[in-house]
Amino acid sequence: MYATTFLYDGCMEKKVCADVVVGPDRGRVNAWRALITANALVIEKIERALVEAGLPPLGWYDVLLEISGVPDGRLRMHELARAVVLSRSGLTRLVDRLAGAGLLKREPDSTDRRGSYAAITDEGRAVLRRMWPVYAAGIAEHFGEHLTDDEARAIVTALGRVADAAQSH
Amino acid sequence: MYATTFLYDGCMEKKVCADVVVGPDRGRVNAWRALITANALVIEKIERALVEAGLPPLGWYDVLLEISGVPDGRLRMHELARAVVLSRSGLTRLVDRLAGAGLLKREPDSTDRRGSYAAITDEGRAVLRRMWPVYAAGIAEHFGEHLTDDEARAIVTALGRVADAAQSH
DNA sequence: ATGCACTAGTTGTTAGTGCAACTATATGGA
DNA sequence: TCCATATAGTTGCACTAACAACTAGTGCAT
Repeated sequence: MYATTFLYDGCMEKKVCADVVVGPDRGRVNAWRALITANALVIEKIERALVEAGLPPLGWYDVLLEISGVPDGRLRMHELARAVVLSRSGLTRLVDRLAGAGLLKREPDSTDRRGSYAAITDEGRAVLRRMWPVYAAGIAEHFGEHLTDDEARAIVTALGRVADAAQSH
Repeated sequence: MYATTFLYDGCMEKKVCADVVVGPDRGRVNAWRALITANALVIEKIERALVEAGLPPLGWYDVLLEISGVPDGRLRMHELARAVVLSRSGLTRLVDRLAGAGLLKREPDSTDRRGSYAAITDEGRAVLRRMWPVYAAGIAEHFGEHLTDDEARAIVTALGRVADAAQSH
C-alpha cells in the first residue's frame, strides 16, 4: 500500500540536485505530503474499526455502494470497473469473493453473452447499512473533527479539480 | 488497494437509515471523498510514470528518502518502521528487496545484538536522485498545477492537523 | 455469409502484505 | 545472579493485487 511517501525535500533544500530545474514549489509539495500522510493514517484507522466491528474492508464497501446506487441494483463488470479503482482481474476476483459471501449474485446478460452482471442481494444491502455507521464515525473522529468549515470547502473544490483532471486525460 | 471508496451518501439523503444519529456532516464527507479519490488517482499516475522511467515504486522511495535524511545514512529497523507506514514484517522484506537490489546494506548493531541497521549505499542515493525528478514532475502535473496558493496552504494546515491527531493517539 | 478487429471477462503466475508465531537478546527486580 | 517480561526482528502462512495470456462473443466491412 502506498503509505506516506515523504518527498525528497532535501533535494531542493540542500541543493544536492541543482539540476532539477522544474518542480512543484515548496507549498505544493507540502500539500501533497500532507495529503498522502493523512490519507494513509485515516484509512488505517477506519479499516481497523471495521475489523473490530466484524465487518468487511473498505474495498467491499466500494463495490456494494456503487451497485446499490443504480436503480435495478446491478451493474456490468466493466461499469463497476470504471467506478472502482482496481484492475479488471482484481475486480473479477473481488466480485467472486462478495458473491461467495452472499452479498452479490452474478447474473448473465441476456443481450450480450460475453458479459455478466453483479447484482446486490438483500444481505449485501444489509451489510452496506451496517458498514456506514462505522465508516461515518471513523471519518468524523479521525478526519472531519479536525477541519474547519472553510477548510472542508477548500478541500472539496481543490481536490475535485485534481480528480477531474486525472480522470479526463 | 484502497481505491476510491465513495461514501454511502444515499444513507442520509434517502433516509434509508434514519437510525444514524451521529455522523460527519455533508461537507466533511465530501472532503473525505475528494481526498481519497484524488490520492488514488494521482498516485496511480505517478507509479505509472516511475515504471515507464524504469524506476522503482514509491515504497522504495519512502525508505531510501528516510534513510538518506539521517546524518550517518543508516537507521534501525524500528526507527524506519515508524516513518514508513508498513507492518514490521512488511518492512523486513521491503528492506530485503532494497538490499537485494544493492540500494541498501544491512549492518549489525554492535551495541544491541538483536537489532540491525539498514544503511543506504551510494547506488541507493543515486536511485533516489533519479527518482525525485519523476516524482516531482508527477506531483506538479497531476496535483500542484490544479491548486491555488491559498488552497495549498489550507491543505497543509488542515491535513497536518488530521495527521497529528491520528499519530498521537 | 465470412473474416477480422474489438470488447468482455477469466485464469495463470508472480509479487507484495499483514497477522501470528517464533528466535534471540536485553533489562529490571527479587 | 537469575528469572520474568519486554523488545527487535524474521519467518510461515493465507490472502490480495497486478500483468499478461487466454477464451468467448460481438459487429462491421466486404
